[in-house]
Parts: sequence; structure tokens; C-alpha cells
Amino acid sequence: MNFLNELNDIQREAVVANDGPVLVVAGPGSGKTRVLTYRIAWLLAEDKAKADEILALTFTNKAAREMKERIQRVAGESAGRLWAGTFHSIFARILRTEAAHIGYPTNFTVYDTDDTKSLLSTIIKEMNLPREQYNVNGVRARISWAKSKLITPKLYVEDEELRREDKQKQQLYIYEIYARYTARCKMAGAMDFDDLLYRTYELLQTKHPETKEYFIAEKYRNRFKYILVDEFQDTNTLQYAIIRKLVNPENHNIYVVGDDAQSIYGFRGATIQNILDFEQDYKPFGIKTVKLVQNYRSTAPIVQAANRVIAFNRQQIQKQIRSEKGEGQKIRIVRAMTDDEEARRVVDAILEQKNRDHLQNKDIAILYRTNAQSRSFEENLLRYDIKYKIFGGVSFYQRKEVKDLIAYLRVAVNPKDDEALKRVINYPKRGFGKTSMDKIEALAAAQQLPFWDALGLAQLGGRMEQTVLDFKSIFKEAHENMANADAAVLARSIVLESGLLRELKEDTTPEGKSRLENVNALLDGIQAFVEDDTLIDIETLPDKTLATYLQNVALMTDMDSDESDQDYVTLMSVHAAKGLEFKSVFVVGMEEDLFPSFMSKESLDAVDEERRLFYVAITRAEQLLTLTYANSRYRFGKMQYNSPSRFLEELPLDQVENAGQVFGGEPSAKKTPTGASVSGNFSRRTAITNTVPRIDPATFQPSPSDAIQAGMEVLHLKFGKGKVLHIDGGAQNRVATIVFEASGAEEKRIMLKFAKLQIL
DNA sequence: CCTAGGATGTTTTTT
DNA sequence: ACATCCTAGG
Repeated sequence: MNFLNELNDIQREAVVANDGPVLVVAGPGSGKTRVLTYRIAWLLAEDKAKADEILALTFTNKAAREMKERIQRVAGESAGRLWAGTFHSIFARILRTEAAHIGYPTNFTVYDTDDTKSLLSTIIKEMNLPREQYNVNGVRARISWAKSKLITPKLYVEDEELRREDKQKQQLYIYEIYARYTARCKMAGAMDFDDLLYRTYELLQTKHPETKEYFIAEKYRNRFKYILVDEFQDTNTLQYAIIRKLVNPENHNIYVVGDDAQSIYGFRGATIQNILDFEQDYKPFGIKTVKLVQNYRSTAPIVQAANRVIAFNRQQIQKQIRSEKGEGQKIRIVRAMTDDEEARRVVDAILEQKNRDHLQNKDIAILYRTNAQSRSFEENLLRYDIKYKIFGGVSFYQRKEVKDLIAYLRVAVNPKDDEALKRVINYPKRGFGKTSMDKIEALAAAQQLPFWDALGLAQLGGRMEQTVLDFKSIFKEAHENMANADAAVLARSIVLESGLLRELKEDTTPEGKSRLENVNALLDGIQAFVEDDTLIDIETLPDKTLATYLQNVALMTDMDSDESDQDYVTLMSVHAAKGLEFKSVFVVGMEEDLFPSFMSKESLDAVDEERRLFYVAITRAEQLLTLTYANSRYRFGKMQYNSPSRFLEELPLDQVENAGQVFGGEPSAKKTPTGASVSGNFSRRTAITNTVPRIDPATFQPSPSDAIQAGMEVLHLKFGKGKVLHIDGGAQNRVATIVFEASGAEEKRIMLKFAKLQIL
């Protein structure tokens, strides 16, 4: 195994650790991902497990994809069958298979945060509770927190302490809201993000009615010979509880990698306590702990600054990161008078770095605490014609028109999905006004029915009867062909029948055109989903139904777009930057009340978390680190004056280039911003690969897929010319392993059921 | 039943 | 500043 030579001694020790529980505490830039991927590659190479017996949990789809790609490179084709993905996506997949055991339909809907909030405010209204007292976000956070602590509605009511806390905050009836919310989700066949975790936990606790065994837990314990968890410091109590249930008690093959200093998801219930608990919980089973402290990413000033800053936190696992790279540029601090000037100075510095240090756009990142800060940078980068890409913020899938279409599709798949139904029932306008809706809502509430059912029963008066029928008929084709027709066909039928397309076409304003483009892009995306024949997972039945599409798309974020080889400056929140690295990093908005956030001021714990966030931010930099702040900035529509962040004062002065002095002199005259609003640069999401020859579809003649045999030379519409190495899988799900010339001898696994291949 | 205009709350971070 | 919610008036 020559790949072991690419590791240092400690990394190698971690990679080849014996069976049993392993904890890898890994500082930033210490090769954490490398250790994790090589561990998997090693398990495969040593034949300790087959790919589909390994479960690797990550926090983002992107991390999962990268991991798969890297393993593929080291270990070969089998990596495609790994169970690698986010907690949410892996569990959604398991839930889909097992839904019936906990009283959910296979095609359950995933409620996003907006759906959750909308349902909660409906409930709050129904209960006649004052809206100001029961603000939706607060209630949502509380319920989410309860779930992450494994507190069911039943336990919540019984817990007097919790009720006392709520009463103090004048929110005594949260327990009732929680109960109703849970019931309503279940009736709608819907799970929110937390449910994807909680219901999995529930599933693993389910006993067989006769044998009284935990048969589902057993099933997955037996399946997964090895479980690996990335970013373990960001797991919450619930996630850890699930992991513990999944770990096979015979071998305890649980391998977790994390860094307590980079725990930045406390607001989501993540707790460093998990790392400490892990050590305790698995001590009896011979836990092996490895600490990786050698930093291969950043120069000495950056590493020293990181060490110094994190030392201000009150508790942590002791470790000093050592720089491998040696001396480098000191850290630069830039002061600006306004937020706009801050942006201009950053852009100036970017131009300079591109010239002086020969950096490319993609070597550079601008990191901020809140997504709202991106705007001024966007405007200034635009002005200098520097390519950039904003991650996060309003994602493609959150745009109104996209959500509208998805809501239609959701109703098609699951008519009980009340939130989706409410969204589309009167868009485009078709006469469902307040009066009708009130009647339907009242009936639904009185008889505990989903909206869809109430819709047919409510007495709405003559004219509305037809309206209801017309509305329902939009989904007729979809409902009749749900099982056999593919997602793209159904989606197109719905777009036409619903009048959505007509509505969008009528709007000829630039924004309207962009909306239409986005809807078309989504349709293209569905088409691509249907046409994609590369094998993702053999374990789940590969199908092209709308239901499958929706479950994928519900967990998709904008972070996941993959255009890594294009040359753009990266703009993203610090949270989003975790795990990434750039030659030059600008951490902007270094001001009190912004970073650290004003929300964190109330508790020292929260400020510590902000500090860890800052630690994450600065350790993204390889060579150049610039920290900027503005004396004043627009926030909430008015000018705000902030003082420099306390974190700046915590830096080691000897590593700061311009310590003490105010950098930059006089603020320059305020230029008017371009004012040009950017209407979404959501390019069509198409092919996954970029460097492949386009085959002319006109001359392309796909052969019948059962004719494909090992050894054949074939042509693929997307990947070009390749050779079939071998074929496996059952008769129904034949999978060909093909090596394509264009993609650098990389092997791809193609599902022949969906494949478009031409025999040469 | 729909629209416009005003009031109101909201922004920390993500799956 | 922006989005959402509510109310009055068409």
C-alpha cells in the first residue's frame, strides 16, 4: 500500500489503528480528511470490509463527495458503494426504507425551515396565543433543541423544570405547541430536519412485535462493520445517541475525527461534551486516541496567531499546533471608516496580491460572520471585473419560484403535505381566497384531516366546487403514473397543468425572466437527475421517481455546487468555510457586535464559540491573512458605529505587520456604489464533468443496454469513449464498470438500466 | 376576492 | 433594508 508513504508517523498510526474505538483529535491543517479517507482506503485494501459495509458520516454533501472521490482515486472503483453522506441524507435513506415501522409513508416529505415556521405559526394562531409572546423563531429553536436532547412531546410535558423555564419566558404552552406540531407533521407524512435524526433514533429503538428484539438496529449494526464520523465536535446529543445505537457491540468499530477547538455549531445543539463522553463511553473497549498537531497548511505567523487566540477560551483539550511551513508574511489588519470603504480596500488588496504574489482568484477567499455582509464586496468586485462566487445566502433552492415548483411536486408525491399545498393552492390565482381557505382550514382542524382531504369535503358553494376539481386535476397525471413515469415527465406535466409556466412567461421584466430561467434550470436539473446513469448507491433501489428526486433535493444546499476548477474569488460565511483552505484569506467585519455577534454577548460560552469560529476563520489561510474592520456600517437600515473586535486585541502583536498603528490613513472619499442589483447568477446546473468531449447527439445511437458486455468499447453521451471492464449486479440492476479515456483513466460505474451507451 | 400600502419584525451561523 | 403580515378599500 504505497499510499501509506504519503503520511507522517502519527497520521499513519491513526490510519492503520486496530479494530475498536478510535478518537482522532486533529488540529486545523493536520491532514484530518486525509487520515479519514486513507483509513477507509486501508480498510478496503486490507479486506477488512467491503465498501457497502462502511458508513462514513460527514456534515456536508460536499465533504462526502470529496471523500468518495479521494477514496476512489486511492482504492479504485469499489468506493462508489460506500455509505458516505451527511447525517441527514444517510438517515433519510434509511428512513425511506424503514418508514413503515414508525408509521410513516415511504414517500414522506421533508419540511424545510420555512415549512416548519409556517406550520408553527398556524398552530400558534389556532391556539389563540399571542404572537409577540410566542415568536415563531424562538419556539422553533426550543422545539429543535428539545429534539436534539431526545425530549419527546410526552417527556416535555412531564418535565417540570422545562415548563418552569418556559413559564418564566411567558411561553408556558410550548409543550402543547410541540405536541400539536409533531402530530401535524405525522399526519402530513412530513419530517423536518430534526426528525430525520430523531425518527432514525426512534427507528433504532423499535422492537419487533413478536420477538421483542431491536431488529432494525440489529440489521444496520450487522451491515456496518465500520462507522466513521467526520467533524465529530459538531455532532449533537441526538446524533451521538444514534451513532451509539449503530455501533456493533461486538467490535465497537467506531472511528471519530474532530477538533474541539473548531466546534462552531453549538447553536444547533452540537456539544464538545460528545468528545469527552466518547472517551469515557468507549474506554472499557480499549479506545485509542491519536492527536494530530502538525500543521501542513499555514505559515508560522498564522499558526501562532491561532494558538494564541484559542488560548483565551476557558476550556479545551490541550494542544499546540505546530507549523510545518515556517516563516511567512505577518498578519495584516486593515481599518476602514465605512463598510463600503472596507470592501474597496479588500478589493485593492486582492488586486495587489494578484499582481505581487501571482495569486489567482481561486486562491483568495473573503470570509464574513453573516451572509448579509456579502453585498458591498460583491459590488466592488463587480466594479473591478474580478470573478467571484457567493456561497450560501439565498440559495437556488430557496428562491420563491423554485420553491413554488417544488411545492407542486411535493403535493404530487404526497397530497397530505399541507405546507406545500397551502403554498400552491392559490398560486397562480385561481380563486381560493381567504373565505374558502378559512372554511377548509376549519374543517381540516375539526376532523383532523389533511388539507387535501378537507378540500374535497368542505362546502364552499357552487362556483368553488369546479375550482376544487380543476385544482385537483393538475395532479391527475402525476398521481396515476407516479410509480412508472420518470420525474422529468411528471414535472413538466405539472408545470403546464398548473399554469405556473404561463404565469411566469407573462412577466417580461428582467426579474421575471430570471425567475423563468430558474424554473427552467430546475426542470433541467430534474432531467439531469433522470438521465444520470452513474451509480451512486447500489443498496438503495436506484429509481428515477419524483419522490426520490424530492428527497435528494430537500437536503441540497447551494454549497454543494461543484465548479471547483473555475477561477473565482470565494465569498462565504466562516461557518461555510470550515474544512476549506485558501492561499489568501480576508476575514472581514472584525467588529464588536458583529464578530463576536451581539447575540453571543449574553454568555461567556457563546463568546467562546465565537472565538472558535474566529479560530476556524484564520486557520483557513495558508500564506496571507488580512483582517479588516469598519468604524461604521449600515445595519437594519441605519448607520451603526462599532468598535474593533476584541479578537484583534488577542492576536500576538509580534505577528501583526502593522501592530499598534492604524493602517490605511485617511478614509477616501465615498464613491457611489454601482447600485446595480445582481439578479442571481444561477447558471444552469448541468453536467458534472467539464473536461469531457461533447458527443454530437445527432450522430449518437444508443445500443440496447442488455447488449453491453465486458470488454466492449463504448461511447457515452457525457463521458465519451470508454472500455467496459466488467459487469456486476443482478439481472435487473446490471452495473458496468467503465474506464473512460477523457476522465483520466478514472473508473465509473454506470447503471445499465438508465445508461445511454453506444457500442463501437 | 383581490390589491395596495402601512405596520411590524427581523438577521448569526446550517442540515 | 427587506420581507412578511395585516388592514382597509376597491
